[in-house]
Amino acid sequence: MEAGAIELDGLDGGCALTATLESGQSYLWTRSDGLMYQAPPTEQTWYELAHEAGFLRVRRRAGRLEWEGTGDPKRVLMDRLRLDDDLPSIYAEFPEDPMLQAAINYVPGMRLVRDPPFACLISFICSAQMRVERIYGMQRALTETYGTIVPGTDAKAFPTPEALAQTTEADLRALGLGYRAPYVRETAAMVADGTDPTTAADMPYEDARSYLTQFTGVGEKVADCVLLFSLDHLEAVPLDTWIRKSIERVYPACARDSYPATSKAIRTQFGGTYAGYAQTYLFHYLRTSEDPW
DNA sequence: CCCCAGGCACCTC
DNA sequence: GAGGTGCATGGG
Repeated sequence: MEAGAIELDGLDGGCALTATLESGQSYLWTRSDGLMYQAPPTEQTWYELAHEAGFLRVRRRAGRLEWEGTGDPKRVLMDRLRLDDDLPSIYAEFPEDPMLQAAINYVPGMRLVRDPPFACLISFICSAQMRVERIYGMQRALTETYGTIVPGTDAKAFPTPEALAQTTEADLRALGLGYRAPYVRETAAMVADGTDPTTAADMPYEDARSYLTQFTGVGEKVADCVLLFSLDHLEAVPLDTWIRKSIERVYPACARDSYPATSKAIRTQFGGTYAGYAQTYLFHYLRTSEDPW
């Protein structure tokens, strides 16, 4: 096992770890105290990730980011938490905007995640009409039941497309997925048969969004989530219920009669290139703050 | 009992 | 393409 620590200056140690991993972006991490989405962590609490090539755990302690694990853990850490993103430069692209500024001040240093495409796709198919805490529970259930054992550990990584393709709709309904069960199974089968969501990473943004909607259970909103949280399309702005409400109240000029048109308007409003970062700060702020706008 | 949750598939027109 | 409807499940 390797171990180390990263010094990160400014912006809440350069990585608001709890906000990044408990803001409904990734559903693949667990906590050593088992209290994900239930209670704040302490300096002893590890965030843990089992993946196909090993495991990684990380915690923020004494102003540093401590990590340990197997399977090139530092590289995985940098990749999954986008630690190479230059946050001050990203903030500088945002408009002068009181609500957006309040959202950044709420969790300065929060980062986007970079999840593997298949796991991200399934996670957000499950997100339809569902609270963040329950989406998390579904992904835990899928992993515990159909996941892959990480060699040398008792931890399980998110299931492969093949593993989920071999389930039945009834199997997945038994895990509480409800009407999302057939969507998950069919999309897993499509990926197992060779339709690769990663292809969208190299396409122009709007083409990429359209491409992802070929998967069952994936509409424009879920496609935007996968583009933003997995495929490096940082301009993607998922138009969920929270963001739609804020558009009505704060950016009424951006409201249009279709998803693509509203998307384009709000992406422009949020400065284009990193509009998805702005969306994610707003989402977390609106969803969890005691007194949002 | 009601309503709602990081929407989507399917059906009309 | 735009607009309505049904959909599983758990929590307030």
